[in-house]
Amino acid sequence: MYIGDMRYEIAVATPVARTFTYSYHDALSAGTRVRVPFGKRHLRGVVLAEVAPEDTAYEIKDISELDDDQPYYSSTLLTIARFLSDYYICPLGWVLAQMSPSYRPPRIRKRKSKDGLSTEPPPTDKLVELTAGQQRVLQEIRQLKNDKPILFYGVTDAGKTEIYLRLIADLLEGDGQALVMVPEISLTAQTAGVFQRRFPNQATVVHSGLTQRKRWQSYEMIRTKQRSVLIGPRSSIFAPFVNLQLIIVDEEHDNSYKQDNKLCYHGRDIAVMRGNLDQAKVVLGSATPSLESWYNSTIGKYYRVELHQRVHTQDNKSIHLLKKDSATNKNIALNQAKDDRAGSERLSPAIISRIDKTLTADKQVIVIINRRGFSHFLINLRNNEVLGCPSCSVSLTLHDNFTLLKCHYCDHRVSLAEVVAGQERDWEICGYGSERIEQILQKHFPTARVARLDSDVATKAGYLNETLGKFRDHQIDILVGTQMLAKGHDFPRVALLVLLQADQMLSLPDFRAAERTFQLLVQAMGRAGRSDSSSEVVIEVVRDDSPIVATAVAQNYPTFVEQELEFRRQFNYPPFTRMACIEMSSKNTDHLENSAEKIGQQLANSRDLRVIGPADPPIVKINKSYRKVIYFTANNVKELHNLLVNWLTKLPTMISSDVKLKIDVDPQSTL
DNA sequence: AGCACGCCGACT
DNA sequence: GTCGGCGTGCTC
Repeated sequence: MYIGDMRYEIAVATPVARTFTYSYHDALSAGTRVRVPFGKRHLRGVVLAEVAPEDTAYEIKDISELDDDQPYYSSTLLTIARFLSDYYICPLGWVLAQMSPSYRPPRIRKRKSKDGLSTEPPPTDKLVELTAGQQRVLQEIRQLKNDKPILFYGVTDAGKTEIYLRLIADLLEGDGQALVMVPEISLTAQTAGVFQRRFPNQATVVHSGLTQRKRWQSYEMIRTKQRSVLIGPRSSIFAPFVNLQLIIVDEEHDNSYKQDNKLCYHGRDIAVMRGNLDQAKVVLGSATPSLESWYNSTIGKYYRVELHQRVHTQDNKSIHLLKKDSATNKNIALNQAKDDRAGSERLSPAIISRIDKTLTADKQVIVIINRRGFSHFLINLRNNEVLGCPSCSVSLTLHDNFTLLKCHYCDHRVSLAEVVAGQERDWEICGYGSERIEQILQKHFPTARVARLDSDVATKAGYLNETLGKFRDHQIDILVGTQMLAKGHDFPRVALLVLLQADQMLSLPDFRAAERTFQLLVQAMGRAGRSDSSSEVVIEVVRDDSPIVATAVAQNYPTFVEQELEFRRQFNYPPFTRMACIEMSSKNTDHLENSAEKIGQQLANSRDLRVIGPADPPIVKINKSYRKVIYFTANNVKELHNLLVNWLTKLPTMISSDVKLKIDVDPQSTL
C-alpha cells in the first residue's frame, strides 16, 4: 500500500463474525465486489464502507482485484444482508457470499450479440378468459397499495397463475421488473414454461440445477434490464433487480422456502422485507396458507384477497377415506421378498380395483406415498430390533431390488447378503415405499406403463421434467411418487389419485404436524378434478376419525385454520410466539450432555422465555456425532433476539470446544 | 471454512 | 528416529 491509499471495511466470504480492513488506491462504493488476500488464500469480499486510516498493529493488505465497476449490491441488498446476518446469526461476509453467484466472467468480454440469448420466439399460449372470480381478485390486487404484502388465498384450481400473469403484464407495459418465486425443483420448470411462453424473451429462469455460470447469466440479464421477469427458488430473492415492482411468492406455505443450513433464512419473509425496501407489491399465493401468513392477514399486517371459485366448475371429484387394514401391514419374509403375492398384500383390494377401473377407461393414476412410510427396512426376529446404521441412529433401508442396504444420512452401504449371512429365517422386511409400490403395481398391471418420481430419482438432471412431460403426454399410465407429486402440477387426464398412509405425518413430534398433513392432503386432492370429467381421490389412513383429515377432506381451510390457531395460541406456539432452535452436536456424549444441560439452565433463567429441552431429536446420532436440541419461544422477535445475542457472547466459556452449535431462528421443522 | 502450528502414537 | 493423527487458533 502507498501513502494516500484509501481504506475500506470489507466483508470477506468466510464464516468469521467480523469484517476486515483493506486498502485501495481508488474510490470504491459500498456494494462493490472485490478479491482480497486472506491468510494464505484469495477470497471474495464486499466493500462495506470507507474507513479512516489509523495506525494498526497489523499490516493492512491491498485489495487485489475488483469484480465490479459498479456496485453489485444495491443498498436494499446490503440492508437485507445486514438483517440476515443479525437475525439468523450468520457472519456478514458469509451472508453476502451466498447472495450472489460465485461465477466470475473472464476479463475480456466477447462482444457478440452476448450468445444464445436471442432464441427463436417460443410459441405463445393463447389468452384464456378470466372467470368472474379471477376478474374480481385481479382488480382487488391491482388496487391495493404496496404498503403491505397481500396474502392471496385461492383454492386449488382457482387459476392463481393466470392472475400472476396478468399482474406481470401490467407492469411490463412500463419499465418494471417482477420476481416469481416458486418452490424448489418440482414446479420450477412447469411454472417457468408458462411465464416464458406468455412473455417471450422477457423472462428468465434460475433453479438449483443450474451451474453458477448459468445463474450468473440470468442475473446479469436482470441487472442489465435485458429481462424483466425472473422465475426462481428462494435464493432468487437476492437477484440484482434494478426496478423491482412485483414479487410473487407462489405456494407461499411451502417449506422449501426455508433454508435449513448455514444461513437459515425464509425466502418468503425476505420477499416481504425486500418488497418493503424496494416498494414493490408482494403477493403471497396459496390454497393452504401458512399459519403465520394467515395470522398476519387477520391482524392487519397483510392484506388478504380470497378466491373460492374453481376454473373447472362442475366438481365431479369424489373423495373416499379408506382405513388401512392390518392385513396390509404384515412383514415380508426374506425369501418371499421378490414374490408377487407377498407384495400384493401391501395394497388393499379396494385400491387395486379402482386402479384397474381407471386404466380400463384409458385414464391416468397418481399414487402418492408419504415420505415417512417411504422405505423398507430389516427386522431381526431374534431380538426384534431394526437393523440400523452403525454411525447414525436410523434404520438402514433396502434399495436396488432388495440387494443393498443404505443409510439415508451418511450414505453408509452394505449388501443384504453380507448382513444376512445365510441366516435368512432370522430376518424380515417391514415397511414399504415408492420403489416397492412401483414394483407391485407393475406386477399387478403388466401392460400399464408405470413410472416413479421421488427424491432418489429426481436428483438426476432432466429426469424429473422428462417424466412429468411423458405423464402429461399420456406415455405413462401410473405415476408413483412422494409428496413432490402433490405440488401444483396440472394433469387433466388424471382420474384417480391415491394417497397412501396419508395421516402418517400426524404422529410426528412436531407442532406443525397438523398443518403439514392438512397441506399435503389438500394439495394432493387438488391434483384430481382438473378437467370436466369425473375423478376419484382415495385417501388411505391408519385412523379414520382424525379431525384434521376430516377437515382436509372437506377442503375446509377456514375451519382448519381457526382450530389450528386456537391450538397454537393455547400452547404458545408460533405464530403467537417466536421460536428458535439450538442444535448441539458432538462425538463425545458426556461433553454433549454437560453442555446441553448448561445451556438449558442458562436459558431457563431468563423470564421472558419458554424452554423446551434439552431433548433428544428424533435422530440422535448422525455421522457418528450425537445430537441434542433445545427449542425455546419468546413473546416477540425482540425478546428472542436479545436473548440469543446476549447469550451467545458468554457461550464459549460455558461449553466444551468440541460441541458444535447450529442456531435456527423460526425453524420450520423440529426434526 | 481453510490452513498452519503443535504435540502424542505406529512405522520405514 | 519420522509420518501423521486431528485439537486449537488465526485470518486485515
